[in-house]
Amino acid sequence: MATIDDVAREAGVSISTVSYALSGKRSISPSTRLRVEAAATKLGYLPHASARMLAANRSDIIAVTTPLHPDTDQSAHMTFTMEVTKAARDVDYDTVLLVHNDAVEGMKRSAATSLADGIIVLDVDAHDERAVLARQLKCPVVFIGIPADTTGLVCVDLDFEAAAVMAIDRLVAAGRTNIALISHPTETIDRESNFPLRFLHAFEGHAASLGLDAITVNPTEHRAHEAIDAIMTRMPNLNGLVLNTTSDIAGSVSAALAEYGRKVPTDVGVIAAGVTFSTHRFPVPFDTIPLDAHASCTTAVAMLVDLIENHASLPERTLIPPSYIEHGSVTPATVAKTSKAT
Amino acid sequence: MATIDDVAREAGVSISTVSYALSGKRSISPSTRLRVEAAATKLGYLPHASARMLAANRSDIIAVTTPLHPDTDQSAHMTFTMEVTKAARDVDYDTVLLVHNDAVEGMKRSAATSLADGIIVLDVDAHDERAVLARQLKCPVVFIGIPADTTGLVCVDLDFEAAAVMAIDRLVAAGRTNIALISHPTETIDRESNFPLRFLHAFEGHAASLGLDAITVNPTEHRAHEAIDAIMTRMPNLNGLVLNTTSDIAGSVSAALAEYGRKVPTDVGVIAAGVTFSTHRFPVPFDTIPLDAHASCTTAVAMLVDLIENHASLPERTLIPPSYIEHGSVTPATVAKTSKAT
DNA sequence: GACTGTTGTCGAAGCGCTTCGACAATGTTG
DNA sequence: CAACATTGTCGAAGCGCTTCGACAACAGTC
Repeated sequence: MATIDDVAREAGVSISTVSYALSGKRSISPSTRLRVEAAATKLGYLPHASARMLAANRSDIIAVTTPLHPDTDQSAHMTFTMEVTKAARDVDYDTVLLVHNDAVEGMKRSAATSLADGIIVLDVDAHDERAVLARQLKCPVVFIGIPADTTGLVCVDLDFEAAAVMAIDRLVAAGRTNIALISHPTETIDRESNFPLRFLHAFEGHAASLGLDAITVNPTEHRAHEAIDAIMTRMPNLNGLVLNTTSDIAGSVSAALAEYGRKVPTDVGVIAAGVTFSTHRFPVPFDTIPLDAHASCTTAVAMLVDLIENHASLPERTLIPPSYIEHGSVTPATVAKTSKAT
Repeated sequence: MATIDDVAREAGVSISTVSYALSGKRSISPSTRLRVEAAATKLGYLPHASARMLAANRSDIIAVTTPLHPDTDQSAHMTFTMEVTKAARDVDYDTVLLVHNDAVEGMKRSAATSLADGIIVLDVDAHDERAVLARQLKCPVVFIGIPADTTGLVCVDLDFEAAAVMAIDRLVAAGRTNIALISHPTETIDRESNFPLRFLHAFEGHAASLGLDAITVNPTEHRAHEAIDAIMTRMPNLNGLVLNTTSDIAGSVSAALAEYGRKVPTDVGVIAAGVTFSTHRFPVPFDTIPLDAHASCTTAVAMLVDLIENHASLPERTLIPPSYIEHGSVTPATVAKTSKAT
């Protein structure tokens, strides 16, 4: 409730001196700065947000659009939203939330009213309407996720293509060449949420280039059994499995394989790739190539701030290299697994 | 980018007339209002957020503090955060997110800088430090959740006590009197997250008052098997089960019961109570007494706005009556279940 | 010691809006 | 038709801050 005038009076200086002393935007003698700081602390002074925004012509607020599709993975979104918020606070920005039925209108509004200095877009579809809008807004926008057409946009995401390649290469290196991918549920694919498609295409492409016999399934259920049934029918000698799917499905893979008498990792090596959840609570934890929300969000916020403060010109796509976390779910395939070695 | 001056010029009136015409705070002749509205639309005018905030001395922003404990149920929090945001937008407020490591500092800051007009507190512990802070802040605060001491606060939540009573009464009405409760994991209880405690105490109290033999378990795992083991050991004739627990645990209840040859609902009637998740994806969906995020958040936001705009004086506790959703998981107990009736 | 920097401080001009008081221009009342 | 309300509009005063230009005061320079 104390204003800059109170601080100025207390410190015996003018309000502009207070402003400069506190912001450091002009040199102020140490003695004066100390007096001003003491006065500010004593009075519990914090600049009035809207007054600062109006005068400085910046709000220090980032808007976050987080659509909620029916098939949205709530906890993944919470993770991303929170990571954006934390990353923003670390660089002294606050975040406002824009909900979906409101996503386009909200983006327009927060840009037009100067509520936000910039916008972060989450859960990007291949043909996202927010991409069209972003191109016409003068307000900086960063996408976490990659739409089909990135022209004129700034996008950050895990390198799903590299993650798919890494997953296959790991399995192959372990001598596991009968490989299947359980991808995301059909409803997510149908919506053209883009990252499952990117992963899937890279998976198929890399498998083909290695001459592998690899198959892919998109479940319709929220458990793995149906997908495993489909895989075991077509590939009874399965020995490597890649999961780029939901937590519920991944969590029931071990049980579904058990119904065929297959164990992880002895019979089937499993890698969860491009997923936000941790598998440490699963009956058997899986090696994971994580979709690291922290890395994506920190990068995205840093880029957005660069755009806001420096009008930087940034690449359309920034891909975060995948990393591999071992949990022992991929062991070398033994040639005759069922008969014990000497 | 158009300012109120541009609109005033376009409409041939003064800026105060524009302001009144658009806000409706003073009567303006229909012809003038129409002209102003046309001009505003033509120029795409929206008032500059911080200018409006500064002049009107209100930000139309609500802060939401959503702590993230290690055991936090991410998707429940996302649901609440989103519901608050939607409810706020419906009454023309935006929401800023305050993350936890920052919760107290963030509340102070958003109040002191007038960033937010009011604060919503989520995930309330029995002895929440934010309650102490709320009492000394002049900024209106509404809690979604009930701390141990509500003196001087405004709190909204599901009536967990009534929900526990309702769950027991339903089972008893179905002739099921050998009842157990699977509560939340010990780590959540240890943190003194308050609603599991409220449910648990009400459950035990009501069971005792009915003279029922009811038992309670707090799991340590993220699946039901351990809890079911404990229950079946102590109460082999179990025929009613109440779940006030996590989605993972509730989701594995049917499987855990199956290991004892018990089926839902024939052998054991099951009710999920005070939970945010839906059981419709479970192998057997359960009757549910939902913790309705929409209802809680809408009520909380309405009360907060009442506090902000009317300085209303509101009750310390507003309890939302529980509702019961049937999915067929509680059928009348037959006396001799295993032997078929004539 | 007259010249040109620095450095530290101040005053004042806004930022774009809301809102108060004033006041014509009407309408209403006895 | 005077006296009094009511209605519609305007001008101006801020809201609390940032930031620009001005300018003393003091240092270096040749």
